Amino acid sequence: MPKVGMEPVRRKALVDAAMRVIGDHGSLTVTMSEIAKQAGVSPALAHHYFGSKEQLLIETVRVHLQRLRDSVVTALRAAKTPREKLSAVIRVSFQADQFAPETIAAWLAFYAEAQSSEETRRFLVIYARRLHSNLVANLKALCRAGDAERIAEGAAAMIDGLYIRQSLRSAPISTEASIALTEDYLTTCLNALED
Amino acid sequence: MPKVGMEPVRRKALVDAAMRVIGDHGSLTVTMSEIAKQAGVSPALAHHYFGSKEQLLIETVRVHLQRLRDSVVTALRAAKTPREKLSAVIRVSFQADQFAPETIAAWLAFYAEAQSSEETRRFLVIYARRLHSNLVANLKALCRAGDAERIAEGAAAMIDGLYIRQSLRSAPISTEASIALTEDYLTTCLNALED
DNA sequence: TTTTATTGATTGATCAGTCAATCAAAAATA
DNA sequence: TATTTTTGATTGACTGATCAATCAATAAAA
Repeated sequence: MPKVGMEPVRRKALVDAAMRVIGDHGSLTVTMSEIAKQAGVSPALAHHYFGSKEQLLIETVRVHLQRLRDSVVTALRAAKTPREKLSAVIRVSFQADQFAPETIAAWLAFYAEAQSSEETRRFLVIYARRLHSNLVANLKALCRAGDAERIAEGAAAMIDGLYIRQSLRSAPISTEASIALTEDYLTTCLNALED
Repeated sequence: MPKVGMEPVRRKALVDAAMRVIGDHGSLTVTMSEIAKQAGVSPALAHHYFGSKEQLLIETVRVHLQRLRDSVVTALRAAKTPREKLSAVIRVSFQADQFAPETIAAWLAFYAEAQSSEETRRFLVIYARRLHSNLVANLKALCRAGDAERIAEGAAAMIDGLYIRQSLRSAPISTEASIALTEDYLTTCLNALED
């Protein structure tokens, strides 16, 4: 079996497996055995490639955020006007794979982990800043800087809040309803400023 | 040392200790030893009174939510008009002890735990429902039922979102700013309906 | 004496991490 | 081409640490 060049394949498989296990489990207290089993390799191999469980989990967060970032970049490129770009950011935040229960569970676990892992915290701060600055940049084309900051804070909080409420799976809100609610917030705020 | 009637004293001490340890630690992966030590008793005693770690943690969530509930009830009683009651609900959500970093860390840990503990999930669902219905009930006095539902969803999401963003401790938002942002959301939404 | 409070010592399970050994492809050499 | 050597991939078995949970023993009140 042993072919050369397995490293990237295994690393990806293990990171994907970690995401799945974390999502199912709904927590970062997962074992290397579970992850390795899910990836179809031995626990020892996971250690061989990642050195430690912590490193594997950190890499998992990193990859996850990278993918989200890519989606955002793509969506922003497709949108023309500032208003369209705002909608694009919102839409990506709630797109199917992001809003799936397992993904939400994983996000929540990452946020909790950030309390004790400085590196995880750093990644999430970067995500939060990026979301914020994407919103502010486009809002500034539509209103004054001060208002843009305030509205962006509100919109970002609403997006994150819709996530966390979704995680409880009580009275789940549909993707469309979540998008509508956030869009509505933006529209209402912007309209209010024009009067 | 052994006096009679220590049970309620110890239970309270252990639950308080659990809150503190969870808050410091920023996660529910705390040991019975840590909690017991913080409460100044032996780990064995914690087991004696709670039977298991899980039960102690569940009781901790319960007590925590109970306290929040009490604050809300008190604040609601003091407020007269529906609009004042809405402000009261918002104010309590962000009041000093609720918005302290350790408290937020604990909340986050509870949300994460809810993914795997049915009982924890149930408690948090009750909290979410209560927040929602408090908002809806008072909004209905100010606008139509459909709008009340929608605005309540948005406000609740914004409150939770401000919490989770606070947990990252990057660009922390002050209590006053958080209250202002949520108040502003309500006011803007209600004004928009009147036009 | 009986009951309640309390603990130290212990057990059993779980896991992260290590290590020596194996296997097969690739590279070097004859 | 055939043979040997090297190297990457992989694992089973093991270790050490941690921790929840148990229990028998002790001490003080009732």
